[in-house]
Amino acid sequence: MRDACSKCGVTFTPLLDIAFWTATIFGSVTGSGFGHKSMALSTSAVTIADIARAAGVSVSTVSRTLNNKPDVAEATRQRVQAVIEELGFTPHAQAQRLAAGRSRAIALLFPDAQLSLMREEFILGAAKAASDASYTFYLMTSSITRPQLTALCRSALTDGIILMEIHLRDWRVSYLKRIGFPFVMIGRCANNNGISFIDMDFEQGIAQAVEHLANLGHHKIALLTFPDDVYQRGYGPAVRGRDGYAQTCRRLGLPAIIAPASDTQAQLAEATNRLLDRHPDLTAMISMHGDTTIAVYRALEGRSLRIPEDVSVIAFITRRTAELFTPPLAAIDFPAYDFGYQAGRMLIARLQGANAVEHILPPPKLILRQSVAAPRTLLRNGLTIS
Amino acid sequence: MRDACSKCGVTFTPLLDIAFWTATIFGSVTGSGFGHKSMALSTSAVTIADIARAAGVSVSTVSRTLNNKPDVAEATRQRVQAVIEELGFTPHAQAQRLAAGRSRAIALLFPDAQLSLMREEFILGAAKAASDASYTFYLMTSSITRPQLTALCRSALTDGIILMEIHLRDWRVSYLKRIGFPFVMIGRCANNNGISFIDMDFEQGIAQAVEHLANLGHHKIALLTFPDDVYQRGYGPAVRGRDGYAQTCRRLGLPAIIAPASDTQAQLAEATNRLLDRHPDLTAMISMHGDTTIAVYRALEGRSLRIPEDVSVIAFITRRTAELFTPPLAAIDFPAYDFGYQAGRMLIARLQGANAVEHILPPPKLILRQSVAAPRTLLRNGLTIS
DNA sequence: TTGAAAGCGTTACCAG
DNA sequence: CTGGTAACGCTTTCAA
Repeated sequence: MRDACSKCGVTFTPLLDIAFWTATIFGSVTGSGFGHKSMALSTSAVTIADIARAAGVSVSTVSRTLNNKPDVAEATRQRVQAVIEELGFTPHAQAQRLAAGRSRAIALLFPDAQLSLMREEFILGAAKAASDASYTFYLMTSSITRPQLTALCRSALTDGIILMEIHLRDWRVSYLKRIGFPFVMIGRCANNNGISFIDMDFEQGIAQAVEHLANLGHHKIALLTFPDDVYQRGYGPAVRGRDGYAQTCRRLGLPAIIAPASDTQAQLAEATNRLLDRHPDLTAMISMHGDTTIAVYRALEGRSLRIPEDVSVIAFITRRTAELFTPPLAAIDFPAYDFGYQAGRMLIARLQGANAVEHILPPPKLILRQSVAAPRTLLRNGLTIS
Repeated sequence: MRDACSKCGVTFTPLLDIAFWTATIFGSVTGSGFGHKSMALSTSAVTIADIARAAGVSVSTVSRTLNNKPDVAEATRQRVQAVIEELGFTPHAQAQRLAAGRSRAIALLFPDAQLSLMREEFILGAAKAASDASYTFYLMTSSITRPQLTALCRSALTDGIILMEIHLRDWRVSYLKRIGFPFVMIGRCANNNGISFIDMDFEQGIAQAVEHLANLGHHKIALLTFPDDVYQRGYGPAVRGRDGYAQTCRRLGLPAIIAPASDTQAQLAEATNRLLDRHPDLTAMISMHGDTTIAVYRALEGRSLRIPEDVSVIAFITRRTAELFTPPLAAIDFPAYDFGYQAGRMLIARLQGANAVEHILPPPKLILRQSVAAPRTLLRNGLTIS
């Protein structure tokens, strides 16, 4: 056993009362030893040297065959292939990567922070893009520090990086750009020269939502957005969402009512209540939060306000999540899976030599569901509300 | 540019109408060349040889320092450390892994199939376990074939594997066991000798749910479960859920009413309707499905049946999802994140030399929420229902 | 079209 | 405690 094994004394914080659950059965494991080194060796027994020997050719030739190089005689290729099949050879990716200087892997830096919207779907989308291109996919969840990012780039574990939770001025972006390490963003900076990204068009999305509500006759439309410090720090969605909202309100001659709150149910409920205390005549709310928007529903329920009869609600959210709400939540559709997929696709294209910079800013799509209606005052003219 | 780059002609199926979104800006990229090889080289400029030279020691000594080996003089260690800092050295993980014969990485095999419950949270949990132990985390999403699994094991990309969607007899399990490749399961087989797992106790969970409902006075309690072919194929949750249900019903003298349906809203809605056509006197339903259980809500709504007054509903679902339902969905809590975390933790413990086999089967916890009540007939005696 | 040999950047063994 | 050196398994010149 190596020294590193015994010494990296990682301690695991037990979640819940798992200690009680565990029925641990002591005993020996499957036949072959589980020592690290021995494991690695036993697993990857047959190498290209073995193939070469068995096929009566050199390792170079085997390597060429493996990589479909043109300069190998058809007869030779077939013989080598046959031996490969027969011996069940499969390449040692680690060695390939070291020798080739490429990893055929991409990494998604997925921040812990509570900022994000619809986070998980990004992962699956990006992973799918990787697997579609026969790339391996790394997921790194811990929020990354400057030295860690440096280490990641030099580690050669990945050929490129997908960045999320982008700020208008983002140190990660500056750094990667400076050292010339390939990356793409889900989100975008203030200046995106030479960097590919896919981002939600929050300004446009909010504009659509506000306009739609205004057309229905709503006059007091509030925005539930991120806390002030997040805005100050230049978090893209926070800045673009709030600014877009303010601008649209100005354009339409509506009051801008902004309620900052962090992305937890407790905070959102409190913000909602405060909002209604101050603005009892509020008839619509737009939430930049994701599934936590359920807290808005509950807060309204708690005040015996009905959706959409008394208050209309719109959020930025995925279809799958929006449909779990009752009434189903009208939304600026957030196609997180597709965003992840596109980001992965762009990055890999770049790694494969494409030199076009892609800026993808899909036109936001407002999906109307039953959480939106004309305000009550108008309805009263035509309809009877209990 | 390598041949592989130009030849692996991957085609990307465009999602949605992204072609229209794209505002592609052609032009050159950041300063440094984006060619693969040159990239790798420029990124990882300084090696331990450079450190050795600058510090006036051998590479072995640098390596020892790096790995915190005991056999290096304190003075030397400090000098080497200083040089490392100064030159900003960071190890080339690829090379480390090849030389060490270990990857310090784990992989989660995440099936595409639609069988799964609460899938995404598993990923984040497992990824967290990896990052807590300074392991890298691979996510592989494509459903894996036999040769692909072989390739993965031999690739040396990962030291161990987390398997999901386990069947009672699972070829992946047999294979990995046979070749002695380290792995753990989220789920379990019929025979789990020598294999660590964490699994939901579906029998117990269902038993709890049925008993609770029976105690409330429900007599006709249906189970919405997986399709027959999934059951036949021996998918763990399908088999254990259905069998556990049947057994509990027998024990309590209740009729077993089983409605198979695949995990889509359409199928579930149809199954619910069929169920109610045949059993108009049904007063409770237990769903083995996850967020798609919303279709049950909608189907009941469509028949003007109220939850929980007319029909009680219980599902296997995560807290976060259950709370989005209205009324909030009572559930056998599915702590998917914790399951992922525990699986990762167990696997890494094993890789680090622990030789205890862990079988974790947490006692299921029924979390009551407003989707459950006594059946109407009983309520009538005491309460007035509109 | 093929083979020999020099890496790729580390680790780990073996002398000293 | 330290240095030399052989791996690790593969890719990639360079000659033949």
